[in-house]
Amino acid sequence: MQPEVINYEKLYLTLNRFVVLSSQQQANVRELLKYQECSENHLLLKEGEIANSFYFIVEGVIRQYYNVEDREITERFAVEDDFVCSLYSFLLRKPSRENISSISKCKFLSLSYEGLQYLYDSDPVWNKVVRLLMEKHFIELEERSFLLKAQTAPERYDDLMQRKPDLIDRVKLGHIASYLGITQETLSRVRARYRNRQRIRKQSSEI
Amino acid sequence: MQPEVINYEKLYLTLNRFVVLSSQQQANVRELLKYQECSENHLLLKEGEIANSFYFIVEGVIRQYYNVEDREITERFAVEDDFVCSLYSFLLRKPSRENISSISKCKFLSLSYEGLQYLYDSDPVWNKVVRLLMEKHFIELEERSFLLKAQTAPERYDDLMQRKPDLIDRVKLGHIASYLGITQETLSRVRARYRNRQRIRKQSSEI
DNA sequence: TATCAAATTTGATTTATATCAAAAAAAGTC
DNA sequence: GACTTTTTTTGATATAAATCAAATTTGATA
Repeated sequence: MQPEVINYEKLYLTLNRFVVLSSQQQANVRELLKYQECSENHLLLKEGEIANSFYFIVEGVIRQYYNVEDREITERFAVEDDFVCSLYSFLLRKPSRENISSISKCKFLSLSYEGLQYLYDSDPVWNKVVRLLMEKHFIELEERSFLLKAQTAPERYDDLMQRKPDLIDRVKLGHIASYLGITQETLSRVRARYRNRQRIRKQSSEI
Repeated sequence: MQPEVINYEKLYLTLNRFVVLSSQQQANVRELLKYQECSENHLLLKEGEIANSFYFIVEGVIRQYYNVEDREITERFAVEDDFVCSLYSFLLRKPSRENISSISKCKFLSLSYEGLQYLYDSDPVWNKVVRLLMEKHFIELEERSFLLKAQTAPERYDDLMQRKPDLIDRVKLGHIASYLGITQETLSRVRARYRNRQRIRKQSSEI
């Protein structure tokens, strides 16, 4: 089987939304990137390990989660065009407390810690790129942790359905429940009520 | 009354923990900083406004909070040497959904949005400084939102007591409760149990 | 398509926390 | 130091969600 031609365009398009990169700068990252694939349920990072890769997802769904006592807490889902990394571990060079795992077959590009440091040293533009990336990341996290405090379980489910309706089909229920901060059983009940509301709404609009 | 001599040293010390700045670079920020004071219960930013200042706290305690329905959700407390900003509003140039208010008499230095853009344009070091600042900020937020999901109310209180024991004396109970994601009544009860445990521990160690 | 395993839903019960209301304590103020 | 206001605590009850357990449904595989 021929090795697939690696498609860097998705990454460049994503990075260009932050900073317009010259072709030389694009070539500089490309040198440092490693293309990887994995199947479903592959652990990219296990708690206790020090994260050494910053990933860009070309294809697939990834989950970041913590093990707490006997349950899992899903911190984030990431899909195509998202960046994934255990930042705590990667930045502080300490053992990770979270796991990163593939939910589907995945293709991604990875940049090592050393690779990133090399970029920082070689061209100040990378500080800007990562600054902007971090800012976006921060705002997303803030948004999420706000919703978790401000909303009830059904509201959080509604909100997720509005914003990422496709996630429900790509991720199993237990993971979504732990992402929303509730148990699977509760989410299942919330969903049942949600479906009823949808049905009633549909019926009354058909009269 | 003579204007107080403005003490920039606290800021420089804090920034130097990220990047060592030349005296020229230090002078460059100083030019752009505005020294401000305010009394207790002063609103530095009101929801609906666009945040135009990035603050460094020289003295005092600041609270960032959301109004949700009829209650308040405290997002963060900031004290001396911390930076404060409604990043969502400041970065996206959109109306803020959070409020920033002083809990005590405060002294701070503020940098305007335009001032920061000027710094970015004048010297790439500022991209690095803010990148590192954002990274630290992100990790703190992640930590906090993890604890909120992983722990029960008493555990969260214990944890806060461990990490910021002085906060309890500087901030009123209702604010801490909303920071921990519980009601004031629940926190009061949690505290009562906590005090009992401490007392019992003390007694048995005295035998 | 029959069989098995995994995922989801439903049911009964328990538990932690919210809510509402009032009392007690602490902090200002005249 | 008495009086008022604010903050915290305590009590009784209600409620949302967790837990434990079982029943369905869905999906994969032979």
